[in-house]
Amino acid sequence: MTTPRTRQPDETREKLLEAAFEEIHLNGFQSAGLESILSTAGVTRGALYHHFGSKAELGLAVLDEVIDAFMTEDWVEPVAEPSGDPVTALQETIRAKAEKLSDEEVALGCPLNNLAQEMSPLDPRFREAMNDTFDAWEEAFARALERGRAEGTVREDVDPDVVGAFLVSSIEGTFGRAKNARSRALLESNFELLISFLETLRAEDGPSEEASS
Amino acid sequence: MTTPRTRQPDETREKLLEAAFEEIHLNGFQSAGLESILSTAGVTRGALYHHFGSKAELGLAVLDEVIDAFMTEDWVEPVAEPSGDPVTALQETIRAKAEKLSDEEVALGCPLNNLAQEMSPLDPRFREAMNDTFDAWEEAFARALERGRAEGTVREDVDPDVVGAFLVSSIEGTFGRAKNARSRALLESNFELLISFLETLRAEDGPSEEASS
Amino acid sequence: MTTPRTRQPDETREKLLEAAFEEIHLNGFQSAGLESILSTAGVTRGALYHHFGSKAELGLAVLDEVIDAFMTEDWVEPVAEPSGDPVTALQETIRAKAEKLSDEEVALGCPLNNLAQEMSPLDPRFREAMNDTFDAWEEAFARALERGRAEGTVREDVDPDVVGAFLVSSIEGTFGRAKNARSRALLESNFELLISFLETLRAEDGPSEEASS
Amino acid sequence: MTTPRTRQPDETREKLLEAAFEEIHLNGFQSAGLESILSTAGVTRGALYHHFGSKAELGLAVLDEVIDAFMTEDWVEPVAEPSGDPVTALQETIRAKAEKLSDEEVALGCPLNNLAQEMSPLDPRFREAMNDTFDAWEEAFARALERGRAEGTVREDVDPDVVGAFLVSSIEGTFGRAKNARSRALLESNFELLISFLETLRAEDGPSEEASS
DNA sequence: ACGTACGGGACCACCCGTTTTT
DNA sequence: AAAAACGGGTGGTCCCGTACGT
Repeated sequence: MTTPRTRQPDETREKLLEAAFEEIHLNGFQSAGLESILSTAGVTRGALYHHFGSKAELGLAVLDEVIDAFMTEDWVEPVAEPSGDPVTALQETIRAKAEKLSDEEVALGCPLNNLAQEMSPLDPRFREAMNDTFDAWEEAFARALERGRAEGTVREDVDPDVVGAFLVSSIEGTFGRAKNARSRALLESNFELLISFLETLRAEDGPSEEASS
Repeated sequence: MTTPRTRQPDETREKLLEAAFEEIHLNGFQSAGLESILSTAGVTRGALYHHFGSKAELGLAVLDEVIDAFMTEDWVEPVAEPSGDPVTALQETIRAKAEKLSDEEVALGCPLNNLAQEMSPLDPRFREAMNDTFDAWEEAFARALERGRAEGTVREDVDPDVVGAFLVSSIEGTFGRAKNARSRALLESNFELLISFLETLRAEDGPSEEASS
Repeated sequence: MTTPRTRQPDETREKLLEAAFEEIHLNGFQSAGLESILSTAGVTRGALYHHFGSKAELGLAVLDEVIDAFMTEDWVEPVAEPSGDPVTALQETIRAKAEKLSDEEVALGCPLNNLAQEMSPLDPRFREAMNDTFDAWEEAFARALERGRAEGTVREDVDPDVVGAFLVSSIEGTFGRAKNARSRALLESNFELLISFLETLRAEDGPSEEASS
Repeated sequence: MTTPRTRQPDETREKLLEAAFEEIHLNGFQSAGLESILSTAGVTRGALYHHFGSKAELGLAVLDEVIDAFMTEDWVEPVAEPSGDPVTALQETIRAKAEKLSDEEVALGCPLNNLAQEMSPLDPRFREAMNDTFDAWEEAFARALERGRAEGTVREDVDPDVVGAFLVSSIEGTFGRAKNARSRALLESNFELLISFLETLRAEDGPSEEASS
């Protein structure tokens, strides 16, 4: 919990992680060839196996150190910061993500979701690592909604955990579908519907909001 | 008539499709080994390459002839039949699917979704075939909602196409998430939320049904 | 020796022989695929194996019935007919062949030579069949030169058998080299040199026959 | 220094080239099996694919590094050295080659010629590499004859390039025919005729030699 | 006579890991 | 720490031949 051991400013290691992330994002983990990763990173096999014990460990490191960081940045931090009411924060987080995406990223899908679909049944270590990331995401959404309830901006009959999990599933489902359809329009349409769904969660007589806090 | 053990072209083909479907469902398309499919089906390489020109063609045939049929059976036909109001039909279709699933199937995920995540970026033929299946599914949901609007059981401000697409994405997202979490509870929780979301789509002055509830 | 059994006006068989000849000429015997021959001929495996016992037998039939006929037509018959003096006949036969060749045929080489180089060490049946064809060719040239000697148009110190064999080797060597160089010019240059070499074989005081022509 | 049994990259490569050369000489390139090459060389697939990217690259390396060296040694260098007159040098080179050949080599033919007939139409890289070797050979013969003309031992009406190309074609044609006939006698007979043909190229008032014959 | 289904071996390419070497 | 040599299994494809069926 203290001093995460990911703080090695090892340049070779970093290049490998980035190259591996790209290759995996493009082709999936199994299709990702070490040779391709190596040439992208500009290093040789020896370097790779010096830093990582196997292809799987490299993949897990990508998960822990690259993908997890992206998810935290895009989905967890924006709703953890206490600026404005949580529902609005959630809505803006979703919109911000949609705007941030390039067309290529729409076609490629969410790295976490891709890896989850591919590797969940094949390797429990991947499954658990990804599950942790998903849990953190759902938790962040749930805590935001909970805060909203405490503050009176979210209806009392909303179960934060249930809705948090639902939102995450819907968002990832949307990424997956948009990727298959190669359609940014579909992604935005779904996100807008999700945003209007969030709107229905607001407390009707939303009072003071921050008055008591 | 009873001992036609030799030369059963259709049967051989069928066995290959089923064995391939299972292998692909378990391991994904790329990890699926022909050897494994062959031994499951009880046929030889020669037979396989007589019926299918390549592994990819076999996969596409599985998509067109097995998976598509499943999706049609589970999601399209139940909402196409004109028994009861469409919203209820959608709700029941979702619940029926949840109940039908074995624990193993929850852990394995939706075959279509799995294949879509894996193969969309890798092979356009897969992508297009799967997109067609998704479109048919969305279309079925959209037409059901449209019917509801025409019949006055669905609110006028509901866009059938938008909601249809959203439902499909959310359902598939749920399958994916439940698979990763190996949690039937999560799947059911999400589906229930989806069902209550569908409830909000009903017209307020709809004919009877909701009047007393 | 009597009534060659090749007189079956079997259309399917004929189509197979032609298709096989083409495929073999283009790709060599081993690279020639039955599937390709079959599709060119427009027949199926069943037909092929009805007429020929194996791929090798098909190849041997091509040798006996197609290639041998070509060689006879191009090289044996022209010098067997008793019109004009033999040296001139040889020279004209060589020139006629050069003029007859398309650029494609230059690049493809002599079917017999190609097959001989490829199959001689691999299959004795091929080797013997081809050797017979070569022998017939050399024999035809040798007999022509012998006739010349008898008629006094060819020098007495010329050994017909030795020169006949040499001519055949040089011609086939030229075909091979021209094929590798993809150069008709090389083929013609070599042939012209061969023709002037033949000129040196004429008896100096050649009596009668060619004096007036 | 004496026990470097492990990691001898150059030696491994060399062993592969030699084993490949033998296999190809025996069976042709296409029939050559990697398995056989591997076992002959005593190395593994991994080693092969480390040194060569494909079977074709291995074949091209055999061409460039083994066969080309043989041809240079047997045909180019002997006529490039300025000892004696060129015609005699050519004659002796041909005779030396004939004497050097084992019966097995006669039956196997010239590696270059074999490969040329087989691979010319199938792979342009092979064709070009072999054409270069042939060109160098012809060039060596042509330059020798040219030198003879300059020195007055070769007739002025001899075109060195034309004759050089002809000699090469005839020699290779002879190898091919002798291989098919499995006849060293045929090879020697043809070579002798070639040698007497070379005799006719000498200048009449050349320095001594032919004066008395 | 011909067509289709099928048997099963063999081949090349590739891939991930390990070990030696620098 | 990194590079290069090497191990060796496995994968999809293809191919020739057979046999059943018409």
